[in-house]
Amino acid sequence: MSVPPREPRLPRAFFARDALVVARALVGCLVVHESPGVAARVARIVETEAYRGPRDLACHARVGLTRRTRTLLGEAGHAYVFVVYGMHDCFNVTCRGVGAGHAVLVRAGEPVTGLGEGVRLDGPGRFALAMGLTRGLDGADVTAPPVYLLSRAKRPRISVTPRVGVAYAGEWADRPWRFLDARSAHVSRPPRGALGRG
DNA sequence: CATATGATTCCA
DNA sequence: GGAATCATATGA
Repeated sequence: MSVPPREPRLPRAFFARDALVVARALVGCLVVHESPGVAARVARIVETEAYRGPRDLACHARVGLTRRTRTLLGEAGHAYVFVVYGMHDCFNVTCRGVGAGHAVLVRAGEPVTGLGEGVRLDGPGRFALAMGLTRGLDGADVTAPPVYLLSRAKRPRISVTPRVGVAYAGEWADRPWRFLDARSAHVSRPPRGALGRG
């Protein structure tokens, strides 16, 4: 059994920065989800992507303020959880500040505690599912329970590639805004034909 | 109200 | 390579 993590909790100021900065800084950090009746689920982030507001045509904020983007356009440090392809939840954390529309998508992690050894967290859908981060948590403050993040103990080796699954966004799809722990075996396997290397 | 599409995953 | 499957955005 693992020892409970003792790293400090990430404060709102951590998230109140450009998503590009936050996305890189989150690789290696821990996500904690405490829910009643089960052990706290803890995962180490090994892959993120930055989404940078209305001008970023791959970012949901491009459509302006709607019910879906209400959280995305709100205060930094909140969970932005949405459903994609009618079946998968994606867990993001809002960044920068009100109206910015910045967020970091957590695309993969590796199990730390409360998840079991064989559990796969590679891919945004699998990460959200295993961690129990469903749409009911959309808008939740991630600086306090039940969902919060912990600082990383050591700075990981980072690889950078373009974002996955955003080919529709034209030249914005080519921006190198995906960050991976270069030494982790738990990063997602990009769709066939996608650009990028580990 | 009707339609198109997607920050994915699984199967053949 | 292609299906599954539906919330969301957009246009009639």
